[in-house]
Amino acid sequence: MNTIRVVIFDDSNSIREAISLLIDSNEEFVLGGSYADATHCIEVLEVDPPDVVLMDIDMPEVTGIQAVQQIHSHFPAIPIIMLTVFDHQDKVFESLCAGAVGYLLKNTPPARLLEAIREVYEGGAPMTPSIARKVMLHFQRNETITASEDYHLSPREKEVLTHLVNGLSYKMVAAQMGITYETVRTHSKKIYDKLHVSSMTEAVVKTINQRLLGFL
Amino acid sequence: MNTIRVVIFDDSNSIREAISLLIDSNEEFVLGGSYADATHCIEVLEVDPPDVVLMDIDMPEVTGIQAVQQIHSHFPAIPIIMLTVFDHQDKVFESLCAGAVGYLLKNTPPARLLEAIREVYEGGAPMTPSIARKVMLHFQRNETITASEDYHLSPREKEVLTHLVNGLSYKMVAAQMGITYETVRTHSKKIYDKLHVSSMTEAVVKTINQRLLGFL
DNA sequence: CTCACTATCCCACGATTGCGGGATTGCTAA
DNA sequence: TTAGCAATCCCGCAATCGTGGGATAGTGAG
Repeated sequence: MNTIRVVIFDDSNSIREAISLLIDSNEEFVLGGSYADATHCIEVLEVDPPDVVLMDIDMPEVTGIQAVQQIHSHFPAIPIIMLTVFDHQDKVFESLCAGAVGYLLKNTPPARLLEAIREVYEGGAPMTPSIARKVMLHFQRNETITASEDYHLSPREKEVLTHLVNGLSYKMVAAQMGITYETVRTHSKKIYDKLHVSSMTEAVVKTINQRLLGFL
Repeated sequence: MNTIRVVIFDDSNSIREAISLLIDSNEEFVLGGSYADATHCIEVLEVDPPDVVLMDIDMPEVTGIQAVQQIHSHFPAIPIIMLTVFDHQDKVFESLCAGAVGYLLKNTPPARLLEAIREVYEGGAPMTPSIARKVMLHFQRNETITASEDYHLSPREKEVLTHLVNGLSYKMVAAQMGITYETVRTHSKKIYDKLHVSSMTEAVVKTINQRLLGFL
């Protein structure tokens, strides 16, 4: 089994030391460096890229999220685990969007932390259960709306709407569908009627936001 | 500690029996029922709502995903764990959007399955590592687009665009912002220029899809 | 002090869209 | 069979939108 090189960014000395000790105490892991701030994270990682990065989310100078963005864009292959004391919703998603693959609270037991490092190294995405649930809910957010509201568009109307959502004009839709301009107008009228809107833009926005056409 | 009532939907007799045994063998859990198809899942659950539902994703008649939708809309409080042999990307996200909070492969070891049931019951979202990574990547893939393309809209232009995305017409935007109709037109012209589009609809679609305004 | 940029306003022309009709065909369920 | 619905086509009118001009004023960098 390969040893896993780990680099830490955290402004708390005690936490840095604790994790350093934890990592050095286990043959499976090697500490590739530990830093109190992420200002030169790119230069640091360039010298000797680690297998996994542990990143504190709250740091002075360069925040953990900014650091993640930089690291992820320079070294997309290096997985990053965020560490935090709070599981504030916004920070979670900012981090994930920035490129982090794991998100752990700092009260995570040491054994679980090591397990998490192993997990990202092997292509997983460790999260505390509460974080995982937040992520899941993110997918469901509009589902109730979508399910409850049914505008029962006809198949043909959905087809027209799809083209409109793709930014086509009536003319272009007509050409695309092999029907007349007038027919497209008629379909559109009914679509606007059914969606309770009065412009193409409103229809498109509603369609996308409520995922009326299933894709995305 | 409360016992956790579990209901199973799975068309495979052997799996149903295996899980039934597993659940009954542990005092912490109680089997609330096991069914080979989900055709009457709502009626079944209405009689005596369980704490957790295990749902096979591939079933005849009513698919697991359809069942999840029904259950989730009737009993939003009951957490559902999907079980599957394959971790095909599409099915994962369909399930999550439909309302499942956990997603496990069927080769999950029994101990982990029980742990997962406990986890959803306590507000977590258990997933196999490979699934978790897929979910994470979903958040990241759009970020690169957003970061790479910068149309450097002026603050005022962004403001106008925001209103357009909300479905307002030029007139309404003018009223809303306390400026002239003509000014809105001018701003729009520049916006379309910068976004390389030639209609309000295209601009709105591009704005939403590439998350140019940060929200959502 | 220019130069560039932003924000504001104005006009005119043509294209597109929204809305109000009306009409024919074909299919299906009552 | 009759009624309803989806899909197709047509017309006209008013409103809105897209485009190409032009104009003024403030701000900040050089």
